[in-house]
Amino acid sequence: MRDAIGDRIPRPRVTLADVAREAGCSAAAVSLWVNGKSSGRLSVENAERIEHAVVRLGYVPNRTAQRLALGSSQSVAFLFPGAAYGNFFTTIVDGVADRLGPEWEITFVDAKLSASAASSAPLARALRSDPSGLLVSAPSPDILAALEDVCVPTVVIDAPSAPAHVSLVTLDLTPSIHALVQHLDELGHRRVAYVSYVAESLSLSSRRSQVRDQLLRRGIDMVDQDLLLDSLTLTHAAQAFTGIWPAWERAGVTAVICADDRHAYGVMAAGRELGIDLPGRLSLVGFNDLDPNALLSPALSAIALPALEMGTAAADAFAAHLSTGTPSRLMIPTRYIRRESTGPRR
Amino acid sequence: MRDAIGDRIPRPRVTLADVAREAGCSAAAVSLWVNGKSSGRLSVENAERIEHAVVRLGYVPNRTAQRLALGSSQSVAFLFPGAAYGNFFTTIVDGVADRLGPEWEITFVDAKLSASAASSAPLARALRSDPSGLLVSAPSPDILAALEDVCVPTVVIDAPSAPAHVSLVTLDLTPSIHALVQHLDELGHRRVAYVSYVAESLSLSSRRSQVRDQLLRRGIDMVDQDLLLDSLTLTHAAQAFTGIWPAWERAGVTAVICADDRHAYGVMAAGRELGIDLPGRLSLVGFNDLDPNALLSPALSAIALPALEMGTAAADAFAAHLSTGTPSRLMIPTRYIRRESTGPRR
DNA sequence: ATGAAAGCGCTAACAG
DNA sequence: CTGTTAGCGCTTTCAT
Repeated sequence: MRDAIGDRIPRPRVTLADVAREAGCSAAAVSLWVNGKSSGRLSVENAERIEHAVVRLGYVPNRTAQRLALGSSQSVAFLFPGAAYGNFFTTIVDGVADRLGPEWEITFVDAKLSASAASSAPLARALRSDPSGLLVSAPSPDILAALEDVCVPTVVIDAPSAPAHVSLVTLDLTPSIHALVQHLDELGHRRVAYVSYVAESLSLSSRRSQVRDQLLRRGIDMVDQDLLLDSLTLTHAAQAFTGIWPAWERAGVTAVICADDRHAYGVMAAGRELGIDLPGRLSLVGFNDLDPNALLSPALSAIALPALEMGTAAADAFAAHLSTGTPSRLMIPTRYIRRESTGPRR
Repeated sequence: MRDAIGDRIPRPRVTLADVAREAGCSAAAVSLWVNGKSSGRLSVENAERIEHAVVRLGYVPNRTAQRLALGSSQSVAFLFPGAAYGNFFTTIVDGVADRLGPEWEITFVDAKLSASAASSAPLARALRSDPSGLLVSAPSPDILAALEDVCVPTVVIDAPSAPAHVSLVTLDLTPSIHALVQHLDELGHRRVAYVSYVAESLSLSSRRSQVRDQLLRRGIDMVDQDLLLDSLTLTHAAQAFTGIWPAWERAGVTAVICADDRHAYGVMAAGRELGIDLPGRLSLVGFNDLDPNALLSPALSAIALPALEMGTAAADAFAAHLSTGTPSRLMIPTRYIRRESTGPRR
C-alpha cells in the first residue's frame, strides 16, 4: 500500500506558458504551432525551438481549457437505454454510473483489442481530457503495461493483475472453477476441450489457465489445441464446433468448456444438430457473459459473471482511491451454477 | 482536420454574470449560492433574488468552466475492449468513435428505460457538459418528447421517428419484414405468436406493429397476447415459452417471431427440450441484435441489424448536421436472412 | 455580508 | 512574421 498515487512523482501539468518560456517565445506562437496553424506565421528557428520545447517538456494541451476557449467541446453525449438492454460492458457502465451518481461523467474510449500495435494510443486519448480517474475493463497486456506510468487514480476491472499503484476489481474464479472441475471429475470426465475467443484479453487467458491448472491437478486432460474463434457469435461457434467435433470425438472428449457463453450456446445448438446426446454424450460449460442466470440445460454448469456488482465495486474502489490516495484490490466472488447431469457414463 | 467537423454552432447560454445582473449582485454571490456554500455568507434577500434569477433565466452552470476553475473534471474515462467483445450498443459506439475520429470524445449517459418517471433527467445530464452534439439510441417515448427543446445537433438512432429538428438514423424494416411475412405465408403459416421485451422502446414497439400489419395484410393471424419478457436472457425466454406453449399449441400457432434474438435462442432451446420438431412443427424468427450473421438453424429466418453501420451513419449524420445546421434522415436497409425450411406442413 | 479581482490554460483577434 | 491582449465562465481569495 505504499505505492499510492500520492507517492508517485506528482507530474505537474506542463502548460503552454511553460513551453513558451522554454522556447523563449510567446504562448500564442506555441498555440499556433501545436495546432498546425503556423503556416507562414512562424519563423523557422522559432518553430524549431518550439518543437524541441514541446517534446522536451512533454507538453499535452489541456482539453478543458481548449473547450472553454473554443466554446465547443468536441464531444458528443451518447444516450443509451441502460443495462437491461445491453450486456456485459454496458451493465458494468450502468453499475459505475449508478454508484458514482449524476455528478460524474463517463467518457467511453474504445481500446480495440484487435489492433495489436500502437496499443497505448487509447490510453493517451483517455487521458487527454484529464479525467479525474480511469476505469479500464478487460485490458490487453499492452494496455496494462502502459498503465505503469499513469498518474490519475485508476481502477482495472476484470483482469488477473494490475500494477501496484492502480486499484483492481476482479473476479474470484478459484472457488467456482474448483467446484466445476470437481463436478466434472465426479462425473467421470477424463478429457475436455476448451473454446475461447481470440482477443488478447488477460481476463480470457486467465480463465483458461485457471481451468487448465485445476483440471490437471485432478488428472483430467485438456485437449492441447483450443477451439479459438474470432467472433463471439453463436453461428460461428456452431460451425467451428461442427468442424472439429469428429477429431474431438476420436480423442475421447466428453466435455466442452467455453470461455464465453455465446460460444456455449452455439456449440449446444450444433451438438443438437449433429445428433449428439447432450449432456449424455457431451457436457457443456460456459462462463456467463450473456445470461446473468445460468446456461440452459443441457449445459452441465456455468460460472456466472456479476457485471453489475463489478461496476458498483469499481466505482467504490475509484471513490476510495480518489479520496485516500491508496489503491485497493477487490475480488468479486463468482457463483458456480451446478446442473445435475449424468455426465459421460449414462 | 479539427476544422473538418469542429466548427461551432452558437447556442445562447445563460452565464453566471447574467444571473448576477438580473439579481443585482455579484457573480461571486451567485456562485456561492449555486454551490450551496452560502451558509452565513449571504443576506436573506440577496439569496432570494438570486434564486429567482436562477430559475427565471434557467441558469445551468457551465461544466467546462467549472472544470477549468476547479482544476478537476468530475469525469472518468472508461476504457473498454471494443465492439468485438460487446454487442449492439457497444458496436454502435464503436462505429461512432471510428467515424468521428480520435479528436472526439464520447460521453455515456444511461437513460434507463425502466425508470418511467423523471425521464428527461438523463437528457439534462447529457447536456450539462455542453457537448457539441447528442446521440440518442433506442429512445423511449418520453426521451423523444424531451428532445423537442434540445438545441444541440442531435441524432436519434434506431427509432421509428424523431422531432423534425433532429437527425434520424433508423432501420428500414419494411422490405425485410415483407420478405419474412411472405415467406411465412408461402409456407402455409396461418397463426403466429410474438415474443418481445418489456422496455418502453419505440424501436421495439415499431418492430411489432410493422410485423403485425404485414401479417394481417396477408390474412395471417397474430396471437393477441404477446409473450412479454422482463429480461433479455435465454433462460427466461425458455422458461416462459415452456409455460405458454400448451396454450399456443392449442391456438394453432406454427411460428414464433422474437423481437430480440436472445429470446429466439431461448425459445429454440426450450422447444428442443419439449421435443417439439423444429422447424417442422414450429418455425422461429428473430431480430438479430446478438449475432451479426444469422439465427442458427432451425430458425426459419432472421432480420439482421447492422449495428456498426448504424454507428458510422450516425456519426456522418451528426457531422453533416453540425456543419450544415440541417438535420437529415437515413434509413439503413436490413437484410432478410431466409432459411429454407419446410414450415408447418412437413 | 459582499464585491472586486486574480486566475485556471488556451485561442484568436489585434496591432507591431 | 511576431508578440500583446482580451476574453471563454467559473471559483476563490481578499479587501471592504
